[in-house]
Order: sequence, then C-alpha cells, then structure tokens
Amino acid sequence: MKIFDIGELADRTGVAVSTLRYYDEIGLLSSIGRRGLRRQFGPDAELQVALISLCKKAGFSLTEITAFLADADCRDLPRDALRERADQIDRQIRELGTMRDLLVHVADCPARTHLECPKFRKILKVGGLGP
Amino acid sequence: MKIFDIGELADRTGVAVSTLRYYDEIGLLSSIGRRGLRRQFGPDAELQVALISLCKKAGFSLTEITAFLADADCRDLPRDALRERADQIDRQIRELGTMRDLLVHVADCPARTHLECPKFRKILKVGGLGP
DNA sequence: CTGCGACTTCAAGTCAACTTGAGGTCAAGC
DNA sequence: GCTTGACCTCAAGTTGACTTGAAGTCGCAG
Repeated sequence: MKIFDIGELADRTGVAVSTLRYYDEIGLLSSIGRRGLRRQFGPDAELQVALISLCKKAGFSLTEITAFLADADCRDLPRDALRERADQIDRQIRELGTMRDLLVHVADCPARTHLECPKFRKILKVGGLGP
Repeated sequence: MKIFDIGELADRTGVAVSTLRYYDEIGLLSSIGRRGLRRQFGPDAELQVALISLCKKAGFSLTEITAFLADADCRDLPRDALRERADQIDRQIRELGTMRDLLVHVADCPARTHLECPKFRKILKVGGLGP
C-alpha cells in the first residue's frame, strides 16, 4: 500500500502544499494518519484531490464539495438536488458554448466594437439571455 | 432612445444596484452621462451587462472582462490569446461534461462511497485527469 | 552530534468581488 | 414647503480560498 507525505501528494496533483493543508484543516481531505507530525496520505488521496479540483472547476464551493464527499453513505444523498445540479451544469455548458462562439467570432470580426457587430449581438442574444 | 437609471437596469438584468455601481467604478460599465447625480444608461447597457455576466460565468475575472470590453478598436485584440482562451473553454466544457456524468451517476449508484465504485472511478479517470 | 530539509502549527495577510452603512442630494407629489 | 423614495459618495466590512511568515519538530546523512 502506497503512502505519500504531503509534498509528494502536492507534486502528483499539482496542488500547493499549503492548499492541501488547508483542505485538511476544513475537513475536505483526510489523511490516513500521522507519522510523527507528518500527515500520511493513502493511495486514494490523489484521486480524491483530482475530484476536488474537478468539482471546483465545475463551480462548486469548497463547502459544497465537503458535503458531497463527506456523505459516507450514499443512500443519504439528496438525489434530486444532484439531478438539479446536473441540469444546472448542462446550462453552464451551453453558456460556455456561447462564450466560445463569441471568442472565436471576435477573433475574426472586423467590426469596430463588439456591440456594433450584428453577428456578435445575435450570438449573445441567442445564447446568453434566454432562460 | 431609451434611457434607464440604475434601479431599472438592475431590475432588467437581475444584477444588484450596488454591483452595477461597482462595475461603473472600476470602469467596466459606462453610463452615457448623469442627470443631476444620477447615472443614466443607454439602451445597450442591458446587453452589456448580459455580456459581463456571461463572461463571468465563463470564468473571466472582472479585470479580464474590462480589458476585453475596453478595447475600443478590435484591430488591437490579441487574437491568439482569444483563440487560446476559446480552446481553454472547450476543455472546460469537457470537464463539465465529466462532472455532469459523475453527478448523474452518483444520483443512481448504490455503492457505499463514491470512491469505492469502479464506475465512478472510471468516469473520473477518463474525464478528470487527462491533460 | 550537528546540520539540513521537509515537515509542523498558528496567526495574520491578501485578493477579488462585492455589500453595508452613514450621511447627503434631488425631483415629484401631496 | 415638506416629505418620500430613489439615487449619490466614500469608507469600511465581508466572504471564500488561499498564502505567507515566524517559530518549532523530526529523522537521516555526514
């Protein structure tokens, strides 16, 4: 069974040592124990950190992620909330699509200012304002 | 030509008055003038705020958005940076897709804890860790 | 046994993006 | 002419997510 200390976990995940310590402090990341003072992390820690990073990128707050991960027994999960959250992410995906279209468009568009370009306004209106 | 004051703009965009004032303060949102003390906003303001909100959702900082919008002449835009940013958003979209799959999966999965479920680990590994 | 490097704690600092509060201005309606 | 409500400014406070710094603890190499 592979065991890391915090520096190695930091190297493997690309997350700063201070951040990992902070995650530990707020109960988001749990070490499997200590050797002397040093936190020891088990083989799952790497995946767990990856999961945290992913959730962060998806816009979850650390508090939400904590709740999400701390639920030891999945039977207690608020499934409806999760599904709603999934829908929310779908909307976010669509918005990001719009944003990418906008960026690609402005990279090519010769109009003087963005808001003057009808194509720009159209992308924005279609993708950015609907419910 | 339609003109709003700040309260109406707030109502129409769903953005708080204090936030709009803050945006004005940092030069992100420009009023077309004042009537007495009151800021007056032109008809484009609504779209402009929508654009700001969209950029925010896409993860741009207010500083970046300011730069993006303040570039009066589009010829000066850093097109390569924009295209790179578009790629970055594409990656983000893929990550969000993974996140949605994870959420949908955990909403159904009977495993005791997420990290124990092989399917969960697989989704995470395929979608969440690659370069 | 001495020093080095990687760890530790704890308090305080930082940054972005706002929000809140106190005290003031102004136009419209009664 | 006075009140009301929506606006104003400016300073200070808040929140989330860290980072930094000072001072201390290990264990291993020379």
